[in-house]
Amino acid sequence: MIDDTLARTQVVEAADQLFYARGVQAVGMDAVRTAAGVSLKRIYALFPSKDALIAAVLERRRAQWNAGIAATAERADTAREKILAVFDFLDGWFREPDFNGCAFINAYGELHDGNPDVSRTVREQKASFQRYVADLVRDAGGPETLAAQLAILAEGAQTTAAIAGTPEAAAQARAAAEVLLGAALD
Amino acid sequence: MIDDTLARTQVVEAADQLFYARGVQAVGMDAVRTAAGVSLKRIYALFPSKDALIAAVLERRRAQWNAGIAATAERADTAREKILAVFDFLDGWFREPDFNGCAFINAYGELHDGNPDVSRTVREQKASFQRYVADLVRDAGGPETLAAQLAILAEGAQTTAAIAGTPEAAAQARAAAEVLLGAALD
DNA sequence: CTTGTTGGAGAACGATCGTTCTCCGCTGAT
DNA sequence: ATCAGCGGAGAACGATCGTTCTCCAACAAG
Repeated sequence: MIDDTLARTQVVEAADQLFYARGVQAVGMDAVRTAAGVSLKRIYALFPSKDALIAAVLERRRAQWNAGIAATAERADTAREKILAVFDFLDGWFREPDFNGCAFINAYGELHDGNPDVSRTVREQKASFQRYVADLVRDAGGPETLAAQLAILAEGAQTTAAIAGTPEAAAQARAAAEVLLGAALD
Repeated sequence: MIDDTLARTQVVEAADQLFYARGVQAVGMDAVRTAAGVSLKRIYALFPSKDALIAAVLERRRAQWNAGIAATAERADTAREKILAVFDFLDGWFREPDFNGCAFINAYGELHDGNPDVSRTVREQKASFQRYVADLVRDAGGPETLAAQLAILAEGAQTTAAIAGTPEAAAQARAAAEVLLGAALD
């Protein structure tokens, strides 16, 4: 048998792809098993329930988002450039062929009522991003109010790009962010 | 028996409330029947399938959104004020106790894969709003690029308010819109 | 080789889904 | 009073869900 850690990774990756493409409720555990190549018995030994698997998938998305943001920020020097780099990161993401909006927003809309863990996780993820932006705004010498405005732009770009099916919202939001930064930092 | 039109309205209203609160897939037709007080037989005489009922619910949401935006715009004089009035409309909406994000975004995230009609309807609704904003921007004498930026702000405010569970994103987005308008219209 | 243990494939279970069907009581014409 | 036809309540149907169970091949220890 394959290693527990490897099996976990395969299951979470397969579930992530399926959940993201089709929605969580539309994907049965049988489809996860087929895609992951791991037996149902093994899946239920690794995750006590589908809800636990959903939580693991969201945790994986969280780590990926944080890593992507951090990698993009590394290539920028100033706090102001790091803020704008967020929108460059979004631009690259929107151009991926299977881009389908923010997985957290999708999961929240679908599951918030019956799954409090999902609501809490999504809320925490968004709050964490807002803290990240707020720290950069503080470093750049901008006012407190600017951070929330930039986060709203990033959020709106994600849903706009997902529904329109085109990536241009990233550049539009970036241009708006430049105006807001220019006005706040004179 | 009650009037066909009345029965239709009751079914669509009940389905809208349930779908919006719990998600579409989590609501069975039995729950719709109980909430609407209309027999299953009758529901299926009025709507050939659940998908048709979903389409009717989204159409109702579209009409409500357009009416709400139009009513708020009526109380504003200039094009610039009509643009900002959109965010006042959002503010009032976010404060409603059962506010739960944009029903179109929620439906898209949940159903886009298996229901092309939903995707098309949601895309058309968002495109229609962008045209509305673009018309106002043109009337105000602003550049083409401004409309998309304002629409992204409105979009982001909706998901941010939904996930945070607080209405302040409306005021934050409005403040950002004022900056963008100020910079564009000098 | 025999035995005991493990994990994989997938059948089975009870619940619930969307949809259809059966039954029955009501109404209105004769 | 009788009968035809309509609509309501909800049982029934086949499919599918999340989850558990059965069965058997493969392998390690003696």
